[in-house]
Amino acid sequence: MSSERAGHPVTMREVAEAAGVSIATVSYVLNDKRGARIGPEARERVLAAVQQLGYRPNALAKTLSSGSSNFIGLVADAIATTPFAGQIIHGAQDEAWKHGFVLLVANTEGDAAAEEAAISMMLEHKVRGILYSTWYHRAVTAPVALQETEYVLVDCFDPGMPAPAVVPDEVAGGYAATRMLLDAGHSRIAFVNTTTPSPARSGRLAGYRRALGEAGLEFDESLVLSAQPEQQGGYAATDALLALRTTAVFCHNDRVAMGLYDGLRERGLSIPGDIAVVGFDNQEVIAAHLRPPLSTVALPHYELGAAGVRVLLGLEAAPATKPLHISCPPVPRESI
Amino acid sequence: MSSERAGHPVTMREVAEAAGVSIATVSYVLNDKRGARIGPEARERVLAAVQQLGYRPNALAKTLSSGSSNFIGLVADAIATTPFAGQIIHGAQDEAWKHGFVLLVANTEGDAAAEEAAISMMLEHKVRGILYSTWYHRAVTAPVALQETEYVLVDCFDPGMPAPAVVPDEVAGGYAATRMLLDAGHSRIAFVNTTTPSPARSGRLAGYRRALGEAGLEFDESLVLSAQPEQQGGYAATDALLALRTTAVFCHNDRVAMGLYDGLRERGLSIPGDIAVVGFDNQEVIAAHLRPPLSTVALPHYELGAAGVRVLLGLEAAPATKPLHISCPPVPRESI
DNA sequence: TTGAAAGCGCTAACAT
DNA sequence: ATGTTAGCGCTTTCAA
Repeated sequence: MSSERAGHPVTMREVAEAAGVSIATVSYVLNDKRGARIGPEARERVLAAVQQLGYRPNALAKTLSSGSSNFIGLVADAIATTPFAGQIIHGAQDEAWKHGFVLLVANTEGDAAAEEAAISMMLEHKVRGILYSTWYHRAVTAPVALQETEYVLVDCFDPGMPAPAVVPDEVAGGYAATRMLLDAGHSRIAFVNTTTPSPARSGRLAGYRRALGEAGLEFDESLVLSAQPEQQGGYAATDALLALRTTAVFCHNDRVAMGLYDGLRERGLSIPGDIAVVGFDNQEVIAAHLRPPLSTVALPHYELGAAGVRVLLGLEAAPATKPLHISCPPVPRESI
Repeated sequence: MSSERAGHPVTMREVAEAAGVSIATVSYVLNDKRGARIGPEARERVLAAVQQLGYRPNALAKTLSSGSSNFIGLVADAIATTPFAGQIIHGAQDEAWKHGFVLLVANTEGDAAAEEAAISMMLEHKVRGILYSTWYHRAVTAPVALQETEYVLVDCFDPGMPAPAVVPDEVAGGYAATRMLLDAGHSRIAFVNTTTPSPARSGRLAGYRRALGEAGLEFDESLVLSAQPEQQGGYAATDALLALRTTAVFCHNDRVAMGLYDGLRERGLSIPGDIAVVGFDNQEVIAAHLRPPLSTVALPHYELGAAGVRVLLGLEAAPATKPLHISCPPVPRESI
């Protein structure tokens, strides 16, 4: 096992020489090529030489020669801004790996020029396809350069383009959240939605309404509040919420719930005793560690990344006209 | 601009033909090769053809031919477990990109076999080097396969190997945290450290002691508590802390501080009125949004990733025998 | 069962 | 100033 840390790496030709066979033979045994039966002795000599020399095939040469690379590109608009983004990289990486692919990652901070550059770079590396992802579910207009290869939108969709996309099922998520409250016996449920227009805002609301409807409850618009989608927003919404005299509240996300926890506590109210609360996102650091731990609905970022890869590789079909919806599973904890 | 979404991509040869020059000429103008002066007309024809045909150089062929790739591998033990990991990917990616390199990412969940596989794959792609990173500062023993290329340890170090490493400066961080409290006039400061032995545990303690010492305060061992490094730990430590009758407390991390906030609040105490608290990590979702916002010290994950790349590329020297320490800047907010 | 040889798309001498 | 050509390490016909 030398593998030549110093000189150039061991090549196939050297292995061939060492094994006393032709380089074609080496290629055959290494790739288990059927069609070409190799004598057991030759095969063994090759394997021995490979071992001996610490040979590493050159994936780049292989790609060049065979014509198909094993790269999958992932361009993200913000792998840092949120803890979530990491999960989609993770899911994509795992799934890609599982199928023999390698992830090329690029961060763009949403900058158009950076996006162009990232996509170019990926195209130049002859990626098998590109995952274009955003850190929160939204509409985007896919960079034109994407057209030069296969691609799928992850956690976003392009209204003007029938491109494969994978997004969380906000409606089902909102439904699940409301359902948890309903199942616990609540019938007067407030919804602190976000002020920001988005698929999350409308989808979760739709789910909330549907759950209410199914339960035979009438939708009461006055029970829907708006708040900045952060702790501060939840905190600020406390009084308005209490004025509604509901026994439960569904918060647009975990951060809002966290703020609300503070507001409620300050007023001496207890959760879930005085009011039950459920969040959305399942942001680990928060949800699992609030007092009491927050019941919520998970945003399936890992699955989004994984499904994106599957769709890209044609392993899973995405509906032709609309995005593939990934479900948001409820995560019951102690706030209900 | 055809770029042949269907047929094979446009090659350099085609550009050459279209421009009526040799392929070498194309290569020259595309790479701005000095040494070979190209006539302005020829250059222009080439550029036009490139534009026309939508030519994309094949980075793989380029690498194969030129002998040096522009890949940098990043193997992480857990890009998902913590919000932090994303930051080191981000920092590494930005810095790599800045120098014309591309990040190959692999997640291993700490599994040795997966690590081997990931490193192999990177070696086979002829990466320029590998960043081996962990999601929390700790000692590791670097996989042997790393020896086959250049590498730097990020957020970890190998006690048995003089390998370049980049880690956060825990001592200076502990010092900075304590210093914030001291500067605010406190002289009796508790430290809720973690129960888990680690560079963070000993380093932050050392920093705490040093700050105290410099301030002419005597180190009082009884002021150092131990808690599980999470919300629950901080919450559970409340009574023990109060028994110490200190006016300030330095928590091992933000999560502990978050738990402590709950404990304190339950007992009707106010922050910073009754007791000032500072955390560590600067975990955004928590620190910035607690009530009051938590003063803390930042764990420089982005910088760790970026510095790792710089060291790998030889742009920044790491001390020969010990890890390069990246500073942990204080982030004052309202809890003091 | 194996080897020879022609590329894959590009770079870099070396010619001209 | 520009063209020829020999590789880079590997895959893959086509022969033997």
